[in-house]
Amino acid sequence: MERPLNPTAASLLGFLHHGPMTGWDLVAAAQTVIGNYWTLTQSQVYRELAAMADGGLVVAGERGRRDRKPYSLTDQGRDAFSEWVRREPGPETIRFPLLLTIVFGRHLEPERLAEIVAGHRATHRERLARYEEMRSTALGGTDEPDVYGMATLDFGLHYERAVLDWFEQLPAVIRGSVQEDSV
Amino acid sequence: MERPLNPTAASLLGFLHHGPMTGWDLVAAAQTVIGNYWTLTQSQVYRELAAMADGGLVVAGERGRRDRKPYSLTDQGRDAFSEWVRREPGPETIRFPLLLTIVFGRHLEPERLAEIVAGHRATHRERLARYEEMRSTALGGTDEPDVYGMATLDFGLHYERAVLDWFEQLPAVIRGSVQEDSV
DNA sequence: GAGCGGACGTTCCATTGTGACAAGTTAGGG
DNA sequence: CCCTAACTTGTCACAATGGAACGTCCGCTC
Repeated sequence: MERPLNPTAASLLGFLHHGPMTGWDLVAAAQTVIGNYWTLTQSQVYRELAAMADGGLVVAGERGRRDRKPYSLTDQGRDAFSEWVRREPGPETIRFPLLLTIVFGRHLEPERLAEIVAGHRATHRERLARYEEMRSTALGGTDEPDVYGMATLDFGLHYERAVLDWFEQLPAVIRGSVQEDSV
Repeated sequence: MERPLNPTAASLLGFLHHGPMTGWDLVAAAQTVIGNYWTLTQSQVYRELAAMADGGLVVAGERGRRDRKPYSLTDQGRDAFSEWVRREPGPETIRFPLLLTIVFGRHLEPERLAEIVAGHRATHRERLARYEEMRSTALGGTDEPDVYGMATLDFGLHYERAVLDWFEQLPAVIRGSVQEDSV
C-alpha cells in the first residue's frame, strides 16, 4: 500500500542518490541545498528515515564511528523517488509574519512599525548579499556548475531582490520617512 | 500565565476589532485579506477561538440564525493584541515544492520538467493578473484605500513579478526551449 | 411541505515541529 | 596520559498544525 511520498521524504531519497548518508548528514545537506525553500527538522528526518526503512525504500548499514547509522537507497527507493519527481508538485506556501504586523499597522505607533520594518529590511539585505556570494563562488569553481541547483539559487536571488524593492517603495507612514538609506 | 499569542490567534483578534464575527466569517476574511502570506485552516480558527474564549481574550455571544456563534473582543483581548502587534515578528518561511522538483531535475526527462514548469508559470501569471485587478479595484473605490492593506497587496505583486521574471530567465534545459510565450 | 444545498460548527487523525535528552567521540589543558 | 568541555549522532515525548469528514441548521425552490 505504497502511500505517495511526501516532499520531505522524497528529498531525502534524492540526496541519497549521491551515496549512503546518515540522518545527521542529511539534515546538514538539506539545510544548505534546499533550506531556502523547504524546511525540515531533525526529528522529521529521523522519523522519515525510519519509516522509509520500514517500507523498504532505504536500508540502514552498520553502525559506524560515532554510532553513525548510514542509510542507502534500495531499488525500490529509487523507483519511488523516480515516480515522485515526475508528479505535479503542489502549490507553494508563504508565511510572512511581518506582513501581518503591517496589515494591522494602524494598531501600533508608526515609529515602532518603522523600526520593525527597518530591521527586517536589513535582514533581507544580508540574505541577498549571502545569495550573491553563493552564486559567484558556485560559478567561480573549477567544474561547471549544476544548472538545477543554480536555478533554485536564482529563485532566492529574485525573491530577495523583489522583497528589497518592495521595502523601498513602502509609503512613508510604514517605512518611516527617515532616510537611513545608502549602502 | 498568559502564553504569548501566536500569529494566527493574533490575526483573529485583529479582525475582531471590526466588530463581532463568527469563525466562519473569520475564515473567509482571513482568506481574502491575509491569505497571500498566511495560511489558516478552519479547524485552526475554531480551535483558537475556543482557546481564546477560555483565556478570556474573546467572548462568544448568543447563537444566531444558522447556529452562528459570534465572538467579540474583550478588553483583555485588545490588550493582548496590542502587545503582540508591537512584538518583533518572526522570520518568514517559504515552502515551494516546485523548487524541489527542479533541484532534482536531473532525475526526470527534460520534457516532463518543462511541462511542469510551464504549468506553474501559467498559474503565477493568473495570480499576478488577479492581484493587479485587486489593486485597481481597491484604488478605484470611492473612499481612500487602506495604506496598510495596500502595502501587503503590493508585496504580492512584487513577489509574483519576481517569480515570473525568474521563470523567464530559466535556462532552456529546464524551461524547455519552445517559445510558447506571448500572454 | 419536502427536500436540496449551502452555512456553520465540531471532531478526529495524520503530519509536522519543538525541545530535551542520552550516549559516544574528540580535543586540548594540565 | 587523564579529564573535562564541546560536539556528534540518534531517540523520544509532547505540542501544534493541517486535512477532511461529519452533523445540524436553515433558506430556497418546486
